[in-house]
Amino acid sequence: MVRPGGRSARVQASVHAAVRELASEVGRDALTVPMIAQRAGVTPSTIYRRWGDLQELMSDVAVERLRPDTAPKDIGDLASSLTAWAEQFFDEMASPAGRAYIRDALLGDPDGSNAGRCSAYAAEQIDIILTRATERGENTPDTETVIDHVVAPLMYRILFRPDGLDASYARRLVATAMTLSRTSSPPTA
Amino acid sequence: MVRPGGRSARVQASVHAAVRELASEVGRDALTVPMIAQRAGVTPSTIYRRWGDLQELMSDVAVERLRPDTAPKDIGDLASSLTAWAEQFFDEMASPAGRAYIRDALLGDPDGSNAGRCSAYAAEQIDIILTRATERGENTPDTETVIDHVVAPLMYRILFRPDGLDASYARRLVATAMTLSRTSSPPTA
DNA sequence: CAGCTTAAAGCAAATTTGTTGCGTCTGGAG
DNA sequence: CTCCAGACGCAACAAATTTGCTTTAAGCTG
Repeated sequence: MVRPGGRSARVQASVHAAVRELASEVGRDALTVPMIAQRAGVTPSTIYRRWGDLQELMSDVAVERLRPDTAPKDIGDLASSLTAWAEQFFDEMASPAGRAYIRDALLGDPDGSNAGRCSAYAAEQIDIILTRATERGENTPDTETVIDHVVAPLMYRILFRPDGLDASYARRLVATAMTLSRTSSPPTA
Repeated sequence: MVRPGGRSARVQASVHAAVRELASEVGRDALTVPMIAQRAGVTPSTIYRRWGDLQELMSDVAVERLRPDTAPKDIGDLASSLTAWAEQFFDEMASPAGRAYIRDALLGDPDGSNAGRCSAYAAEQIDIILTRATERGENTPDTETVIDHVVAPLMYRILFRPDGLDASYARRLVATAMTLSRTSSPPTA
């Protein structure tokens, strides 16, 4: 268990900061554990003991940066709100930086908990949008349906086929998902 | 450029074989470059120079193992064929071994070409199934539609939310995708 | 088919990274 | 206030990675 306060927390913050600084200075691929340790004012063995290796540390940092900082904007209707959110999600995730974070988050993640957290972030944002629409009396698809038919295709193509993507693709996915509002049978989870 | 035959080819084959053998003997996570080099009868520097690092080598091997070895079975109609294929795809990919291969394929892949190859394998299989159905006069969805609404959700959940998945989820995705046969607007690619 | 060219492999030294045992420090509980 | 446990620092050690140079052999070319 990581202690919540005091020195442990300071070390954690300073290591994370060192990663962010160095990543922007020398590039993500040039990072090494000893380099990060020195910048953070910490010995390498501290990092190895606490995070295991560079990948797990990067995964930890990546999840932090993928956390949404604000609730999605409330535009009028569901179709507009979801489209706007999907476009923004696409822009963030499909950028070189976003792709690197996604890869890092998936990479150093032995038990899948970091990846699960990323997915939960998206689910929360979608939930907010759908709840607002439901309160307005709109007919809405299930959160899981939006994940399956909007988020998943975006992530799949970002990860497996990064070429020829643009925001119009995100819009099309939302339009298709909207047609599934009534007929869909949501998955198990 | 990698020379197509002779010694280069022998080294490549022997290194790949060494990876497969050792992975089943000591476990994937215990592999190291020097260990693989010794088993393959090669010096470590050969592997470093040719593949860069362990991740890229593992990615290379993983793509080999993710390549389908046979054309999908031809059952009667489109719905059955696609469902059968999706179930098999799900079983292979969601297994611990399959998940490990997917991760490896994505991880050591600086330019995304290995991931693209994996995606192309699935697209080929789907194409075969859809072409057969079209020749039978059936109304079929687009290949890209099947990728977006069947393959992508499966991969997304395997990567980001591995819990609570089963084959019935794959069946449900196929059923939903079939309803998109006429109305879908396929994505750019 | 003999000679030439050059990519790729071998070898070994040097460097860098990762591991581990042990003593010290510091939150936080009692 | 005192004690305990977990986390950190330090340093020696072990392992992996990089690199300059040499050697081998694939595939042309004449």
